[in-house]
Amino acid sequence: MAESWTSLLVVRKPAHLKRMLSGRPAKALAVNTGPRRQLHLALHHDDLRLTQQQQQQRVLLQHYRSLGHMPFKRPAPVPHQGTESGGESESSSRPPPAKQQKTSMQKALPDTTVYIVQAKLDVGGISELFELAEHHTKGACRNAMDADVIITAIAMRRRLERHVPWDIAETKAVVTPAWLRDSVDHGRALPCGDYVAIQDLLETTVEHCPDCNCKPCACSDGDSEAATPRFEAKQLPSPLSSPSTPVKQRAMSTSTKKEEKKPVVPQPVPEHLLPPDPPIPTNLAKLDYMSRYACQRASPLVCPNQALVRELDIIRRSRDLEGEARSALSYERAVSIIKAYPHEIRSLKQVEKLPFIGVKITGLIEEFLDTGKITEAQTINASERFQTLSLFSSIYGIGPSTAIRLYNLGLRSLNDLEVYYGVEPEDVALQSQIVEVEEKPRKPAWQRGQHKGDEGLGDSWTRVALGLREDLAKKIPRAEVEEMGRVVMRELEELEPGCVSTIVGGYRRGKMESNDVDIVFTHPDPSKVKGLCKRLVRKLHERGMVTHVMHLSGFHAHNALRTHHWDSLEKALTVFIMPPSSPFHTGVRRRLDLIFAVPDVYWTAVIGWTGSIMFQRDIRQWAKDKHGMKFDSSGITRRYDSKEFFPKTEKEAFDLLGLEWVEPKWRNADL
DNA sequence: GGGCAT
DNA sequence: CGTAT
DNA sequence: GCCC
Repeated sequence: MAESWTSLLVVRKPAHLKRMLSGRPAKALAVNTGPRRQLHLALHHDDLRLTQQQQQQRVLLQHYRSLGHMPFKRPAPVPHQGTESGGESESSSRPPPAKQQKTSMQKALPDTTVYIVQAKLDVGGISELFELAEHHTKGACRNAMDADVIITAIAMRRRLERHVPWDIAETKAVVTPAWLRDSVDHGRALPCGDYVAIQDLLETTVEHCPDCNCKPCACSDGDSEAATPRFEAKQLPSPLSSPSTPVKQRAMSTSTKKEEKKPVVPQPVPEHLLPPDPPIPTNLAKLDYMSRYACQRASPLVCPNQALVRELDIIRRSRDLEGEARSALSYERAVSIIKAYPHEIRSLKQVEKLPFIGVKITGLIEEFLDTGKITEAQTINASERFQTLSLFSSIYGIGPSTAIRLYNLGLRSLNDLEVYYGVEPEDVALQSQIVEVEEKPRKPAWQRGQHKGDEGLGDSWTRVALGLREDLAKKIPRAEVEEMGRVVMRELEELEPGCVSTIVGGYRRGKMESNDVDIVFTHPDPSKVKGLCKRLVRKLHERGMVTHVMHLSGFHAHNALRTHHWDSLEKALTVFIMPPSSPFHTGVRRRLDLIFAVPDVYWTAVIGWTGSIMFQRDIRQWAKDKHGMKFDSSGITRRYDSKEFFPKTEKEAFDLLGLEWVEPKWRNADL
């Protein structure tokens, strides 16, 4: 069963697609990299993040001003204050707050049984509540029906109904966690009306409250804390966990829910798997915008020469689509070095000394300085060929090579593609529901690809991708990215409590909108990781949240030559849809990438998946050039003796490579 | 003319 | 070749 | 396309 599930769900990319058209792989379509797939009309929403970005730029600019550009002038250390703009991106689950039991002689609620809805609570909150329940009530029960009081952080009816049937909820007092805390503090049950979790349940909550039966409303008992959940207030440094992690920013708290075993006392997550508590600031004075390595430069999300880099990026994309990967790389490097240049470029002299700006690109910049545009870029951008190739390769699974072949066949529009790939009108109508992507019955390998006749038409992979294109082209707001993280984390917590995660990708670098969501997971216990990716994907699929699995990897497909930690990464590339119970439900499907790493390689995975692409390339280049190391998201290896390194934190990985620490928000080395 | 991340 | 950063 |  489980296995057939996989083959049912996973859309395999048919190898025969590539032979579909003119079988010959034109010249050197060298190794192409990253997803150059951008819709030609993709909007840039940079304006939306101007304030944030401008702020970053100002800091950078100030810094470089203070350097005075004079090689000998030592900079006055820039008061690098937190350029933190609001939403920090770390999303690890926080450790459970150090628990402590109130030394109470007597239970505050000796006759009350509570049911704790774990959803929307983080592990810390959950363990705290279970502690309180254990020590101050009759106990926590595993079934809402058996409880007198239901405790939940959920505020919405629809959401609660996912965990407690409404008709049961109506026979209980349904209150916020603060009720339990405050009741414990006061040594008795407080009026539930003041703590009702869901407004619709106010009456029944009051009615079933185990308080002293004094009518609720007016008697506020003069406790002002009611509304404010105060986790820290109840914590003392735990003897167990290291110097108390003050749970001040419990970032993206991972709501949890699990089979309610009674003493839910999750193991504290080791400190080093969590983001550093005060975050480590970037020492901009040690970075150098002239460096040949993007990992030594500070690259903001939006730079002072954004208009110029956008022009250059058009040419870059064109080179990529045309199969000129090396040329494209040069433009990418040019864009990258300009991204880190902290001034508005007003004269050619400023760029002449920058690396990666050679004869050709200098000429283009000159034109841009003179006229405010680059004719070649404009011409490319206006050309039907470029627009069509861009459109085609915006479809998942269609890269430059396929796009060109389709173009050469005379196809020009999405409709052409749909006709070509045999998308039926009714398929399009099906889009909003969960589409089981059944793999087209495949002939055995020896029968496949013998003749070209059976390919092309009706390729299931591309058909599906075509159907998804519209949704996947939409950007994802930060808030929704975070919600996706919470939702996924909640499911994972049920599956395997105690996991840690970081939302990586552009989100972590501070982008206001993302094209997809990438999450890296680990578990303090390495033995818990194996197979987790598949299990989570299966669960999300059963719950209707994952509608497609584009790729699912276990791991052993590595080099036969000695290996160690190579089965240390599991990865799923999926399509996700927000469950209807979420306030963020829009019905728009999103690309979601899940990466599971054993703890040893968690931080290298986080670094790798945080990007940006150019930043990663240059870290790898740097590791090779300067240290003879191979760096990738599943580990760091010394080349001459294959010794492996397992940095315990993200910063340690930088240290290991002799690199200055660069915060994610300064890693935007790509456009 | 080789190298360009893995 | 296409995907991920 | 740029660097060594």
